[in-house]
Amino acid sequence: MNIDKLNIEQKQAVLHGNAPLLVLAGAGSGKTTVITYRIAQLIREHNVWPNKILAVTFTNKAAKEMKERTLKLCKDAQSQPHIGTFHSICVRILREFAQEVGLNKYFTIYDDSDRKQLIRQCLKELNLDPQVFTPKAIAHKIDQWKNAGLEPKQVVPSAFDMVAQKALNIYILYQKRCLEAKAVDFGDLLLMTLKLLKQKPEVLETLQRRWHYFLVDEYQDTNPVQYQWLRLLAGKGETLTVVGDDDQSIYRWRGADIANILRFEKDFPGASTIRLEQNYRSTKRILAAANTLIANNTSRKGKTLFSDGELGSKISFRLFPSERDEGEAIGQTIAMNLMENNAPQDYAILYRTNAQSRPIEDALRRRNIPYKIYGGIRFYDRKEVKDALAYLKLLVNPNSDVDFLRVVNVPTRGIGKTTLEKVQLHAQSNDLCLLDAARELCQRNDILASRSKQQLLKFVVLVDNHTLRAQNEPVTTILHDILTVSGYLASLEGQDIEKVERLDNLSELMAACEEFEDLSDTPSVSQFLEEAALATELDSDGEDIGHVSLMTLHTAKGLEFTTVYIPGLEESLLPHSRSQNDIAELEEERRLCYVGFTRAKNRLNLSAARSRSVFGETRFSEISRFITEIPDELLELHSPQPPARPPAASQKQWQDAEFIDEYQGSSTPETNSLYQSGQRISHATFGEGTVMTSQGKGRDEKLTVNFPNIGHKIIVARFVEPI
DNA sequence: GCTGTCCTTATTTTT
DNA sequence: TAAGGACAGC
Repeated sequence: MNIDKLNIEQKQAVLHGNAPLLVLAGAGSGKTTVITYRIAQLIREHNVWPNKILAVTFTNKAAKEMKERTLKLCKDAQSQPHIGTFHSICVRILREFAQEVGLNKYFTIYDDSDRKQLIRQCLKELNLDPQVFTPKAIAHKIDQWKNAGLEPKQVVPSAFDMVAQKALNIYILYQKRCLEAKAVDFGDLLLMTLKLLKQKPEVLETLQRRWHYFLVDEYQDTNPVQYQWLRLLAGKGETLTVVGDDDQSIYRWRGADIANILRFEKDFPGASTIRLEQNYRSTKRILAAANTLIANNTSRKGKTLFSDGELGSKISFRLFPSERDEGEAIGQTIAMNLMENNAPQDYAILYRTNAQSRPIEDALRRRNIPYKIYGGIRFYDRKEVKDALAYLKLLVNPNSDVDFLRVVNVPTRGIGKTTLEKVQLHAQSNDLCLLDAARELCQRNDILASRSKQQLLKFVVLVDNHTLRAQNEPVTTILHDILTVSGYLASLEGQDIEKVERLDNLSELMAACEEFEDLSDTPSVSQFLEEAALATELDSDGEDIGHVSLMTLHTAKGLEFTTVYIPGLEESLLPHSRSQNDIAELEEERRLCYVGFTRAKNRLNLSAARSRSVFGETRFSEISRFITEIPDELLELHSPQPPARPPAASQKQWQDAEFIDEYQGSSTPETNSLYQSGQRISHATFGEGTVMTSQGKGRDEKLTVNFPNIGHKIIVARFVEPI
């Protein structure tokens, strides 16, 4: 560990003594280095027992990286620090103290689709119309409450808000059903742990004795529950270090509260703040653009990134007639670059919404450019994988009704609606889980038809047999056997692509299972399920080679690429139309854009499309205000001559006829206009500026001009002078 | 129990 | 537009 390699601020952060510390770590400023060095410093220089240190991250990937890098620095230590995500640490705490909160240590973790299923059942039970109270909206509402730290009994809905009152009723029932099923959702993992710490002083004490030093990564993304959790554990924060970047807070909509980082010094008196502003990733021009962009936000601590590196090339901005042209152009330039022996993995295309990937994908595929889309359906969300896991979950936790319902008739074994209704009724009136209710009914002759009974019994026996074995035998064996004995694998035999694909995915699952067994010290079924429940796509690394990456701006946080494309810089997309009426949300969009800019090492290519089909209809948008916020001299505007803009009334018609004819397949500029984008002009009132677009011809020609410090103006061409 | 059809939904999704 | 899920009818 050579601390001399660090810059002054990094060193300060590493060496900081026992007082609350906020490290404002700009993008690419070596934040993980600081955290890991600080951990190593505590261990090696201050003789802190490694296992007295708790480091918390948001993603498995970050946790993994931190573990690896810490291990490298402290190979000889007798123990290792506790490093994990908020959720995984909470799972561990909850398993340890499960009975204190009405669970047992084998509780199940429900994912989003499990939750929706359960909500659907609750709606049925409460006789509520799922069209009025959509499971999605209810799930979101419940999430919001949980993120805010509110249990059902703490929610006080406004007397006038009928929807919230109904939602609360659902929340109450939902929570009851979760507890009966010995299941928790992601929100519960945090909230129940908090409740545990609040209500059981002896537990809090145990944990406070366990950990003395606390380090938190991505602090700007903490929600109120995580904040309270930290406060309880870390007390006055003498040994608390949080690292984060308020400018990269982009998860407000998931309950993250940027205020946590903004008021850190107030929350923890005596706190120091260290800014890491030296960037080791991007060129000076990219940083300058990012800096000026983010300076437009008001809710921030203030930070300006700088670099010792190259000036770099200008940031390119191109405007295209349609998203198809935009995609083609991106494909074209990447193809050209690849021909010059550049590597595909150096390129990333980052967009605001997943829907934008389509035309880009088409363009890449047409040119045989290898690409990978991140953030599609998670592997563990695939139907067949979820089915397989549901079997396992049922073996570990027979109370999990959602899992029972998921697989009781998969593959079909003749257990129909009527049978299930009887089982559910029996379960409800006798306060049993579905599996137990089914078992009971199978021992009686009065309720079930004999044929159904036979089938149901088969299922119960299948589960029971494997439940016993699951306690002693390897996960892989259990998984393989239950999929075989249940007939699941057999049901996927055949030629059609879908079946083959599903079978492939199950093979992959079994491979993942084996790998888990090889790596884990405690390879139990429940451990495997826990990893599966908390896993995300980005966690699996090693395959990030040989392809262009496509992902949303959100997904890109924390990554870096030599060349970055950000398409769709339009008002309505970035900033998104749903964020335009709220300053806080608009600022979050700007941060999102900032995150995108700062992913780029050498080249940043921005673009926009005049027209885009949204839900099947063509829509037109203006160029994003974020483009106007970038200083002119940093931008290189080389767009094909943009099309003349039609009178609003006939927009649709024009799009269909003239526009298509004139521009399809051709990027040759239309020459009747006097001005082209990129041209410098001067105006009597606004001074000098750069033409962004030109619309109309002759006396009617109108220009969109970007004036430094003034912004975007539409001006009749007759009133400007070229310079 | 399966199939076809209708209907819904479309911002972002660290766990 | 287009894809996926729910549900009705065979």
